Amino acid sequence: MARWEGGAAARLREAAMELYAERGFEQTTVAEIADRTGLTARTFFRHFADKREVLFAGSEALQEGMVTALRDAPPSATPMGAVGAALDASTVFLGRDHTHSRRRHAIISANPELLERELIKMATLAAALSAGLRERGVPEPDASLAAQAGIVVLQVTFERWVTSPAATDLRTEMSSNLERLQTVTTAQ
Amino acid sequence: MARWEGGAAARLREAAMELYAERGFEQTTVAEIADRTGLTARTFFRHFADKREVLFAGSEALQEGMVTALRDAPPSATPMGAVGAALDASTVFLGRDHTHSRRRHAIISANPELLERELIKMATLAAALSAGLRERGVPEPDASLAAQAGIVVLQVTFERWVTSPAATDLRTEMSSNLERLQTVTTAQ
DNA sequence: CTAGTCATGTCATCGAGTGACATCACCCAT
DNA sequence: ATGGGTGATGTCACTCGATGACATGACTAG
Repeated sequence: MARWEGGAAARLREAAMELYAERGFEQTTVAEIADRTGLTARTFFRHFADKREVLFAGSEALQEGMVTALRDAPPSATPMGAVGAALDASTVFLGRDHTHSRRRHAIISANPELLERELIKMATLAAALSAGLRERGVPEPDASLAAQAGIVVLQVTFERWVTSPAATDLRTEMSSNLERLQTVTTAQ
Repeated sequence: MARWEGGAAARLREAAMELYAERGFEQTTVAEIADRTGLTARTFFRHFADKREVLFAGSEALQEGMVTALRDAPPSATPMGAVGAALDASTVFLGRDHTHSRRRHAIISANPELLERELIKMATLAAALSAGLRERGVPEPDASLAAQAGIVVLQVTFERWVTSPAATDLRTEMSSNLERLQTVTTAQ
């Protein structure tokens, strides 16, 4: 089965990343991706819902990690405190491989379709955090506002981290921007 | 030319809204939309970039209105103050027709593809506001944070307004939620 | 050894989206 | 009025993403 170690999904993912980077997302057909792995286009769609999804592998793990951190935050923590814990947890998933993140970001930001997919992943994440906050007793609209504010910090921080040539410490950037959001929104 | 008053784009838009509402977005083909207006599928794509875009007509006007309001805010205004002005301006565009907004929201929220498109419209809007803030001399990452925080308020407020059966006053809800974001983020 | 299961291949098909070219109405300058 | 743009639409052909139905071949459990 594991004739070429790694599994069909992993091989397809790598082939797709290469081709998307080489000639762009739109200019790459699913058949080409499949060919490069010796598989069929039909098989590609058995492993990935669509051509875009191949770039969004770790998103479930990220979400689970963040929701767990949010849930495990001390009951005394404020809504934003709990969200801060989730953001801190996110850095473990996002901050691993700076160069890989840069490659991936280059591909995604070059294509509106992929940006759309990225945004809906973030929206799903925000919804999960919001649900987690409501479980902690936070009422609406506060839960949604806090959760989405957290995602904003995540996005802005990650964007800046990934576009900076050197790999700074994502974790400190994250908490720094969380504080920054507070001062920005407070200054009326 | 205006044989059936309204213009081809408007007629196509109406037909699409009807069909999307009747049988759902995915279950509607572009050919069906075109048939209902007596036009061709090819013509549909001459008026709309794709099947989704037909639901996002006023987005340029909304963006322009908000950016103008942001730009016209007094120079003494804080970043969030200017964003608040933009949010206030947005209610004029968004708060017009509650029942139409409800119909549109029902269609969009029932389909992930349409949600993706909605999200990228919001992201574009956030980018425009951020650019407007930078023109006002606001540095990064504050500009992005303030702009995106404003979009969060817009989304949460509009979502709640459009899912509430009665048409409350969007403008007061908007400013109320803007204050609420401040208290939520401040409480550490 | 056999039955069942899982991954993949093969085939057929639909629908979105696009390029190329034809047509028709309308408007304007001569 | 007439002939030549110009713009909107139709027609045709095609690519590609995505999915359903069915076949096959390998590997596993009994």
